[in-house]
Amino acid sequence: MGRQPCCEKVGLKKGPWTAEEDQKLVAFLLSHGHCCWRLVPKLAGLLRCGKSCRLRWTNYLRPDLKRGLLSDDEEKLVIDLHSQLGNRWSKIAARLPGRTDNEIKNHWNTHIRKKLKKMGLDPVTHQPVAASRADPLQDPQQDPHCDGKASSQESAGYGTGASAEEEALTSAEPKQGATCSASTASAVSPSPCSSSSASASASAATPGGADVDWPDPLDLFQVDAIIDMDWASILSGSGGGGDIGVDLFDQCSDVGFDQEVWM
DNA sequence: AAACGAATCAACCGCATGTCT
DNA sequence: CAGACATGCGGTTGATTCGTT
Repeated sequence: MGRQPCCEKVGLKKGPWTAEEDQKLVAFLLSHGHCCWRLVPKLAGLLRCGKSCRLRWTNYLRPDLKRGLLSDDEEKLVIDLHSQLGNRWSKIAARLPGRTDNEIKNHWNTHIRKKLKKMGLDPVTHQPVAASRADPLQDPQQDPHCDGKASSQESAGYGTGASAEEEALTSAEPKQGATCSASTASAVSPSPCSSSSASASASAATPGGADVDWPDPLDLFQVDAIIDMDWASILSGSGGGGDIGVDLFDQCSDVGFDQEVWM
């Protein structure tokens, strides 16, 4: 038997998120947190798969995200971490508070790689190109379409050597970025520094430029407590979620949802 | 002003990993 | 231990924006 798809793709919306969808997702996650992503779109009233919701939240809507270009310090840190960890973007992102793996990956591919090349360094090995590559014309990274294969092979190479190093790194340094990692508990932990910028950029980047009525930033600080308490009430239908909890618990029973998990 | 190519970045896809039964 | 499932991760794609001619 094959693996089940992450969601039923029939009738699900794809492509760029609208302001309305963003608003629904943010409003839902801020008031309820998330239990399992597969249920989030149903509970939030979105025609998206859970995966898509998670991605949108972690990469774009999370209130603790910084926006804008990486600072010089951040960029240096990324380069340094990349030299140690390879293409483990999530590990790198965990060290940069408010940055996402996707953002760092994009920044690496568009900016840093070029910079390193200009400096005569191989962006993969971080060694001078002459030393690491005999024939620059054969450089597979000149062709973006070959790049993926090259980098995945190379990152596999990193993978063999990086784990011990990575563990040392992880244990040695204070996890400043841990609050921004993708762990369940931290996913909705806001920081005061960036909620407004997240709101601004989210609405700015919304297709059509429509403004969104974002929640008061002060509300963001209540989310952790909400996560602890509100899923039980929403799913039992007795709490702030109102009817939605009852309806959706019924709906979700057919996907193996166990109410007791959230009680 | 229009056309074109390059650059950027949000979003998707498929696989890997972790957890539970 | 094996299978099922949910989530996370990294690579890639494609739409949009920007810069140049």
